[in-house]
Amino acid sequence: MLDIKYIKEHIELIREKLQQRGDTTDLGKFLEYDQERRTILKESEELKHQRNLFSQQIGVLLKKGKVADEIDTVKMKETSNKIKDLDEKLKITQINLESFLHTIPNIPHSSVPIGSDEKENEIIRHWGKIKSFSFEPKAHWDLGESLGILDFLRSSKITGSRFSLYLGKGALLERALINFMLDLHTKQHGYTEVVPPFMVNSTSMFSTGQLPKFEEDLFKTSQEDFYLIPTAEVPLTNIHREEILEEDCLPIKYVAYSPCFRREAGSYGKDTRGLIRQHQFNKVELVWFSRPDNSYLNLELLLQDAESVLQILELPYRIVNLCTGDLGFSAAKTYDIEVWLPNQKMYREISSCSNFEDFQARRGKIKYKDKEKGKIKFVHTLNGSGLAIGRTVVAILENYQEEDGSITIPKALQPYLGGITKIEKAH
RNA sequence: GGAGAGGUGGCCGAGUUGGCUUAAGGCGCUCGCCUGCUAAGCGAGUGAAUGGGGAAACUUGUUCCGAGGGUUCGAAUCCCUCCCUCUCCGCCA
Repeated sequence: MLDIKYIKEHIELIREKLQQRGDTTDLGKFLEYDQERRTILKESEELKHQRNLFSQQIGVLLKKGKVADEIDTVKMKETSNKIKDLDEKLKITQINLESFLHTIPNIPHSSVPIGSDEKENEIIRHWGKIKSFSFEPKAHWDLGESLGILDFLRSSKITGSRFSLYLGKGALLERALINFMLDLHTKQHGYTEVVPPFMVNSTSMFSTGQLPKFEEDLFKTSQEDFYLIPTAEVPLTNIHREEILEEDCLPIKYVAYSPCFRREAGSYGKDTRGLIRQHQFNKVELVWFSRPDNSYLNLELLLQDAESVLQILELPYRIVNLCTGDLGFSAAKTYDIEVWLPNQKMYREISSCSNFEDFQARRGKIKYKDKEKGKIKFVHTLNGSGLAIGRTVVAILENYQEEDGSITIPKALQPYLGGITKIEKAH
């Protein structure tokens, strides 16, 4: 959510930035509502001032022993009714204004390339050497099924399409990756580990920006106002909702494993096979609460933390700076980490690291006390996947496959799989 | 699910016969003084949101005591609905 004052003072800049995003919000309407709101507010406040003065006088008169019917209350009754009418009007205008505000996306940072879709994203750098195979590398779903560690037929029987069933060493690999990443981020990168609720209320979803605009992407329980989280970003960012943090505590860095639930509405026919696009998948998520002045430096640090996972696993990847048209609703800047998949012969997103500036903080009222000026300001929130577990499994299966269909376990991961070095077909 | 208690500023906490509460007091924090360090002590300051005026320091108004309604000239205080926390009971991994 943007600051009303900032919008008013930078109306042309906002228009331009929204256009770069491909957003078609009519800001003229917004200014009208704001003008209307201030007019009504002023009128109502003046009447309230009168009412306050008058009722104070009544208090004094009664103390002096005057009787109630010596006091003219008819006029004040009228004033009270007027106030009531005005406040009702004000409420409607306020709702109109807010629903505007709630659906305006964040403003892209100046370092974000201008473009309309992912084709215009900026490739920042590459890491690692792409392995050349002496045979045609297989897709992870073929590898997984023939090794007996993935079973998509049975998962769709149990639930439906876009769900998965890991078995044996596959399940172990998934669990090993979760533990490996949690250990890395807590022990090497200074994150505090969290096990959050996997369902949240609508207020939490509003803070991070999933609601009100993207309800159709979420799973919701039918009996309560609870939503299944699409990412641990939601509960982690909401840990400090409606709080005022001490500046000395910043930055706060949380890491959590969670399953993620996404309806994937509008992605019919995309990535229908395999683990790439699931209604439920596991992820280790990193969330930062930062001072505003160094949040972009912290974004680089967050990105490094996420990257290091792939470096240790020795999986080649590249870093992409998303262009204005490809940016998510709440983000001011996003780096995607894309891992190399030899079967598809392309890079696929495995992590997304963003700075939301004060967009989420304003929605969730997450503030801190500035030591120097003693002022209360909004924090900046950042988050990134560190990493998506399912897609990491995909990358390992495809990059570490041998000609006989077996999978070599990356060295750093072997202790987490009880020392085994290979996944082979069980006989 | 049943019964009871409660929800007040960054934190603790007083205030429920409706009216100098303009939310006491304490802790914490900031600044200053004192003490050759530290601790203690003394003094002053210190809630949030939002509207107006001002270049700014600042000034002035309104709202906020879990949320939303109601009664009243006037509500932290009375009434209704809902949410949350705690204790006990029930059910349960």
